[in-house]
Amino acid sequence: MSIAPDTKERILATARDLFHGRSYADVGIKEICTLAKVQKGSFYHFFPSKRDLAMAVIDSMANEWAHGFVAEAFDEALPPLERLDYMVDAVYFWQKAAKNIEGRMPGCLFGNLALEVSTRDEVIRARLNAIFAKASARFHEALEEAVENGETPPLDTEATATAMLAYLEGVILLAKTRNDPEVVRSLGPAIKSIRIEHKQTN
Amino acid sequence: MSIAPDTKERILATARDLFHGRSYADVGIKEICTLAKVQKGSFYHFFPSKRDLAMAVIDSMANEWAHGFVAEAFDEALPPLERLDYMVDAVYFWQKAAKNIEGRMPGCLFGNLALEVSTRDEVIRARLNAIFAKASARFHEALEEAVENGETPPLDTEATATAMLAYLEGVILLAKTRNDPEVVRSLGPAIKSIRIEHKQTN
DNA sequence: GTTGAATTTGACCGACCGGTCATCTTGTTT
DNA sequence: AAACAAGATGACCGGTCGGTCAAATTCAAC
Repeated sequence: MSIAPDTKERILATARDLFHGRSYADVGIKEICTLAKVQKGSFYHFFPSKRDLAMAVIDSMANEWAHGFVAEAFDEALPPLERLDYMVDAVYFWQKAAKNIEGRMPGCLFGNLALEVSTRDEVIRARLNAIFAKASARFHEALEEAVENGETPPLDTEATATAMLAYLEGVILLAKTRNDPEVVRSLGPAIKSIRIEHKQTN
Repeated sequence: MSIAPDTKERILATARDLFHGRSYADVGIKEICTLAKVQKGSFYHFFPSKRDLAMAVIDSMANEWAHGFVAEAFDEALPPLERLDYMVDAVYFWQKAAKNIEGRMPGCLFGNLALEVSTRDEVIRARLNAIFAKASARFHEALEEAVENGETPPLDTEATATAMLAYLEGVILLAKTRNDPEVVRSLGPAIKSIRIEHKQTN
């Protein structure tokens, strides 16, 4: 990470920052190349198209997420419900740091892309959907454990997990619209209050 | 609505549909003009810029909302907590209808625009923020009433109202990413489970 | 019927978009 | 050192973008 990493990595990292900080459509290949100090032809040597770049960026971010603070937050050593707070905290500090640097809250790359391009690109939409499904699965695990431990009365853990993810994305959306990370801190913890009861099976 | 409404109205309605169905950046002035059967010069006679058009579209949609199903949902004749269900239902049917026509779930225009352009345009961001604030206020009224009526134990109505709005936006985001309005129906009703307690004042 | 404003027309602009390509340099293998 | 592939270069492409404008047309008021 010190001096001149792989060209491909440099493109990827630059694109990730720009897409996250602005939007997919707003960032051109030329700008990415300039920032990443790469020639345009070189860019197309590594990525067939802008769209493929977007996919790579998504995967890259999903990986960093999964092995980064998501792994920390959903550490099995933590009590299940504390993991939710940890996750909220992580989002808060991340967004706050980003705002301090860029001046604006970037929000969630996946949420941003989902709303921007999922009506135009089925493949990207599907990929983002898969990432959300994985995220939801982490919540699900935590909830299952919480129910087992008796930390929480029984509930529809799967539906509730998805609802919690939705809530988190919604909170980030609102915080970004206010350009104020504090929204995450004040609203985030209420994620634990969300409950969807089991469907009646009688 | 029968034959050839005002040129300005035609532009507005077309732009609203296109922006909502796709995205701001994805829709060009040319396309709007073609669909609205208006010449480009005429367009710029009514709107100084694409950005001003966006503002007008936002206001137009906000108005239609406020006087449409939002007014219905938050009708004072309804029991406060039922208004939340009404709102969720309205979103569900609207999104479902839109998907049946266009094939894709458009989501919430305000949420879409917020994530797409709020990092780039302060004025639009502020306007969207104001609209969210107004929406939150409707939730707030309902919650206040619910507490008064004893339908709900006391809670921080203002924070909870905002949290509920966030949840609704989040649910719509997830539903759009899945391209499945049913998500709104299955997750939506849990909006009533969200609670933020009063801050300790002792 | 004349005047002046509102509206419409469509050609036109420079900038920028994503993407291509022939050519050159560099690194690896034998 | 020969040979070949991988990577880098930067000029170039057609198309589209948001936006402009002078001229033509329509409309309303007097």
